[in-house]
Amino acid sequence: MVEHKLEAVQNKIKTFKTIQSEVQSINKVALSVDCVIFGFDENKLKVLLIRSDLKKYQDKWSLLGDLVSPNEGLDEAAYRILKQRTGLRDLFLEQVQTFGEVDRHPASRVVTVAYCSLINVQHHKLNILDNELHWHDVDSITDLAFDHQKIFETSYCQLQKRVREHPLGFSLLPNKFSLRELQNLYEAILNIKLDRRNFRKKFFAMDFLVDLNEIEKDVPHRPGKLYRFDYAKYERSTKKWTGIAF
Amino acid sequence: MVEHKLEAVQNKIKTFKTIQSEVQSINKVALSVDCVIFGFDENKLKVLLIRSDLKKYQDKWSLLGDLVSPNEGLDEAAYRILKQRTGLRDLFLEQVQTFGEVDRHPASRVVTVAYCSLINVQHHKLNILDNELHWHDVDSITDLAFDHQKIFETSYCQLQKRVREHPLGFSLLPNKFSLRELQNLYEAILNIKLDRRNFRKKFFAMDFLVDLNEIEKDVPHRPGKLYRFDYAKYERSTKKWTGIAF
DNA sequence: AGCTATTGTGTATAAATTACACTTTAATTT
DNA sequence: AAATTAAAGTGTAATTTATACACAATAGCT
Repeated sequence: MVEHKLEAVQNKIKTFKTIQSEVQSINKVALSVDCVIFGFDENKLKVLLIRSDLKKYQDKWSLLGDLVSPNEGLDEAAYRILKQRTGLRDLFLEQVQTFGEVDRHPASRVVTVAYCSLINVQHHKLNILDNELHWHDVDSITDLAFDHQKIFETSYCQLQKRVREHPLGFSLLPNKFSLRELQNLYEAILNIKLDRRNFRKKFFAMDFLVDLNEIEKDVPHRPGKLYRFDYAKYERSTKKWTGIAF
Repeated sequence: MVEHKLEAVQNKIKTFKTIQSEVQSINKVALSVDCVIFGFDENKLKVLLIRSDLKKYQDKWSLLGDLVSPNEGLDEAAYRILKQRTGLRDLFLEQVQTFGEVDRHPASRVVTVAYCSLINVQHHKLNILDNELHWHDVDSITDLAFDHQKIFETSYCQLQKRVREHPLGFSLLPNKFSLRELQNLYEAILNIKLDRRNFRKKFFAMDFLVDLNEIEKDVPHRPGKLYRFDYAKYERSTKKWTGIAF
């Protein structure tokens, strides 16, 4: 009887071995999402970073990321991370690229999907100030943990490209903004100087700015008019958006 | 004694259970690469598809893909698939996007990284004609297996965009080509008609075409001059490539 | 009241894009 | 050998788009 039981149990072991080897042979890998979260504050383009939690990268900063759960889509995971960190709302989120070098993570094979997100710093100052979470000037970013430097650079390049093709920048601004703020934003993202008159001409020609009949407050000079971006109108405009050329 | 052995064996089972649950709890997922392989033949843009190997998608076509091995990078996996299928050589390969909907694969969670590749059909007619592997006109693609329709459409859109920004199209042509062939290619990819004189002007102005002082053979009309693309010169040209606007 | 800093505005020039038609050439047919 | 065919090769004028640039108006500050 016991012999019989033993045999049964040994069969079970075989089954488990099979399962285990199957699990391995299916070639599964760990999958994470890393978010490159851009903000705009004090006329500088910023990126949100956290102190690395790995000893190996003790003094380095890293992007905000987490493993993707088995029952969670990729976009979903990115939204979750953003929500946890910034409180979410009206944000731009876009997949950038997937990074899958075999040894990109020191502990084990982890493939990561990078997402780029644009948030309005005014609206999201909430759950940011604790832990080791900080906004950094994009032009001061060097030597991030893991391959995050490369991920950041890829995302920043893509942002520069996208922002010339579509009016995304508005996600980074408060709802009401002056044309000077808008131009500062473009100059910060693209790291170039633009002609003020031509810049205005271009944006008015696009016809997505709504004059709010309000003016700036508390500026030590002639205040500018305030505008909002007509997102609905932009969405409706079926004519292909050919781009913003500078 | 047997009791003792039994206990040991039961402990082993526990261990296996732990391993199994660990493997699951690390949230690993299966990762695949799918290649959208474009070719150009008979003045049509084509995509290489294979008959689906899943019963569920028995009569449907699917992209060429495979699981990524644990010790294999993503680009590496894409090159491997291409090599296996077409014999490789001088090809354009670029990551497009990663698709990670939880239920995109009927059997289990499989996240897939899509790659776009451009090959020269003349050079690669090799190991293609067996199995259920065929070139399809891009404008006849409907209802692919899995979410491959979406992956294909995303890749095709990206190709249309890229080809306006960089002179990629040459990867799809033979080394020697006439300007008519080049224009046919652009018209096929973008699905538009172009003015012949302006098209020529544009490409000569780019200055990446080398006149081979040869002419077409076996055409029932005045033969055109043959050119090759000066890839090295294009690479060297440090001036940012601002794009090809039509 | 005067100073300061920035807003708001228009035009002339240069560059790029578009539209468009006739002559040339090799192969094929008669 | 002459005529026919089909596409190659070529330039210019008109339009659109992008660039360069300067001065008057305004609110806040002293």
